[in-house]
Amino acid sequence: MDIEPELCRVEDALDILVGKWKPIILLHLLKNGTQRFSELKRHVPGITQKMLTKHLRELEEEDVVERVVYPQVPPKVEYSITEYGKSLEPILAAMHEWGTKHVLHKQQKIKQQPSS
Amino acid sequence: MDIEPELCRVEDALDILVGKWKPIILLHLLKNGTQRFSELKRHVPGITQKMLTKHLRELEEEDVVERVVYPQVPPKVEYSITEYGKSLEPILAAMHEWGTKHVLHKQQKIKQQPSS
DNA sequence: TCCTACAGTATCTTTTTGTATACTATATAA
DNA sequence: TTATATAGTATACAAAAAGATACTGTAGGA
Repeated sequence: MDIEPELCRVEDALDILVGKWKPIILLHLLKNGTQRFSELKRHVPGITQKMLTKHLRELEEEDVVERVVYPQVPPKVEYSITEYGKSLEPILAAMHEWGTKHVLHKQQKIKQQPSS
Repeated sequence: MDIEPELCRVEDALDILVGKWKPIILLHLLKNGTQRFSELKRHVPGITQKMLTKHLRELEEEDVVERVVYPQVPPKVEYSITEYGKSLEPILAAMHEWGTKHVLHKQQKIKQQPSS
């Protein structure tokens, strides 16, 4: 690797990705395209409206997600990944791939230490 | 991309990488190899002993970092990346690369909105 | 007339994360 | 004798993140 720890920009990516619900929100938008607020809420079980709003606002602030409001009643708001946001895909893919192996690693660890 | 959000393992990677000082600790160990506690402390400016200890313990718990204690006085404890830990490199590299571009993106954004 | 869907806010509490500071033991050096 | 380096621990505190719950306005349907 060729990252000078002093010039490390890993944090910049983490700043955007970190948040209990952000990865799954991004994955949904990447996979399913444009989604309404309520669709996201349904697809992310357990999330509260407050958290969904907060994380979407933060992702929007970073130009990773776009928010389009339709002046209707009842309201309609659509969220989608921006072109810039799509550049996060390789990171998410790398993390997912690693995570998949990590599950196996943890299972092996438990087998090796059955008495705890 | 081919990640089913329902089977998403991105969080597994984030769990390990998230923490104010974890990426820089990992980068130091990856780049400089085995390091003593005090060396790490010197190379990570601003970190307190408690945080360094805590993060190292968590990384050790995940088998990403190895801790070797020499029975000496004054104490000597060495930390190094495990083989398993090295598998995190592509993720860190992807994030660093993205972060480097992100800096430029932010600069362009500021240029476009000079009045705020 | 009351209820529901929609996309949120507002307020409060809990949990997690990080900071600050003082303290430990002991071999060695000045 | 006193100070220093080492690798921590203990305690208190502050800040950030997340959760729980109640509330808003309004068109359309039963």
